[in-house]
Amino acid sequence: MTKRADGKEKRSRILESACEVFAEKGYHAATVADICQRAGANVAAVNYYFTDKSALYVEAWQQAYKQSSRPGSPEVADISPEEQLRIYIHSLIKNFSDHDANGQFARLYLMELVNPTGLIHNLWHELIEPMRKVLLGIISEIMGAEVTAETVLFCDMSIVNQCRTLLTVRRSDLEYLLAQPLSVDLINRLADHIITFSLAGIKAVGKSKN
Amino acid sequence: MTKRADGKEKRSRILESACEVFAEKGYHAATVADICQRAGANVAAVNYYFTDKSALYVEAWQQAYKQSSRPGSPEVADISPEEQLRIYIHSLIKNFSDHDANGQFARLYLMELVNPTGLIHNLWHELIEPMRKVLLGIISEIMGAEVTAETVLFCDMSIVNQCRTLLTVRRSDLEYLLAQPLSVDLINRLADHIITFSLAGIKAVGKSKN
DNA sequence: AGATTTCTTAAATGATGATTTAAAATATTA
DNA sequence: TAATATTTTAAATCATCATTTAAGAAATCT
Repeated sequence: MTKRADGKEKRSRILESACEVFAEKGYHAATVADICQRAGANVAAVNYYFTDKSALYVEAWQQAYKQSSRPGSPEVADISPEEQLRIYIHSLIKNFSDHDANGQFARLYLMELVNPTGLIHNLWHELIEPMRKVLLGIISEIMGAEVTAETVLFCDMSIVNQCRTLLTVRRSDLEYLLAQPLSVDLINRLADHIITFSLAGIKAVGKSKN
Repeated sequence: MTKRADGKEKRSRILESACEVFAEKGYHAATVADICQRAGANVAAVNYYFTDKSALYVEAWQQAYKQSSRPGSPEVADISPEEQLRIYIHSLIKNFSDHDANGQFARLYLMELVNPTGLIHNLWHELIEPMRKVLLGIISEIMGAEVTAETVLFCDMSIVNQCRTLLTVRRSDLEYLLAQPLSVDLINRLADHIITFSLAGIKAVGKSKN
């Protein structure tokens, strides 16, 4: 006997709100009831479709990852590494400021970083490491070969953590600090700021290491 | 009848481990049982001394704040703002890498930022705002008067978030990434990196805005 | 339609963790 | 030391959630 047509709809609605709630509150503070409520589903559905809160969490991770548009290695060809960095930072900032699909994975990642559940140990290397490689490559190119892995890594951390501002600080707090609504324009200005700041930073660090 | 001499000892032991546990796991994931266990106290002691988990949390915040050595406004006098920034970043990094007293407040702050409990709304402005003012002042001085409040704020965010690397990433993960133990020396190199990176960043942003 | 399987639900059960209670232990003062 | 106040404890209670159950509703297939 085959599956029902409507079948997986509720399942995916649950998965969707799981992404939302876990991203917002982290694993512990999120409740199954909350997730199901948002999905318009009965709590038992979590067990039916996913067996567990923890299994749901893992699936939510994978789901959020799949849906996130990661800054891919920009087609090398004739683009200068500086330009690549610009593109990379812009896409990072765009992702991080997004509250759906894209932003969710980044938030899940941050929450796991800050208070690890230990549930996604396997995924970690598989998903995160390749993402890092891209930025590391770009930085290396900008700095030239003379420079140590440590220095490149420091620059990577400098850049990524600047961008994480948007994940760390609540929208309302950010708006309060900046005394203005979080418009697309503001986001773009922030991205440009980080680009200018970081390019100069990289150059300076590169120079001081030779 | 007066208080007992041994009285407040257990109380302060509980407060101490509350700082530890809350800093490590955040409000939700932390359990009263865990806190009391570490303090060698009975769970009921929390109620006796603090009435509540939530009240304990608030006190832990205040305690951690008091114990943290905040980067004070370096005595102005003849120190250049650049030098002030160096000192500031060093002390920030030192605090953030510390796992006792100092680091605890910074971690509590981060955890609250990332997933607010709403329990310390009052303290927020009172404690956090003054801290920010110092760095904002230094940056303003470096950039000169020509520059907008937004630009100064962006720089502030760039710097603080770079330093937050140490709060965000678990020690073991950091050691894995850097392929070396987290020595005092490494911390210092990181601080120096952030200083060089940020000074150049500030200058570049300042120039591009004139 | 009738048989079969998939979904959905309300309510029950269990587990974990916070909070309370009431009695026991320990210190202080006179 | 006796009287009194403070602190500590084990066990009970309560609340919140996660998880299971068992029965009903809705599709699908023959």
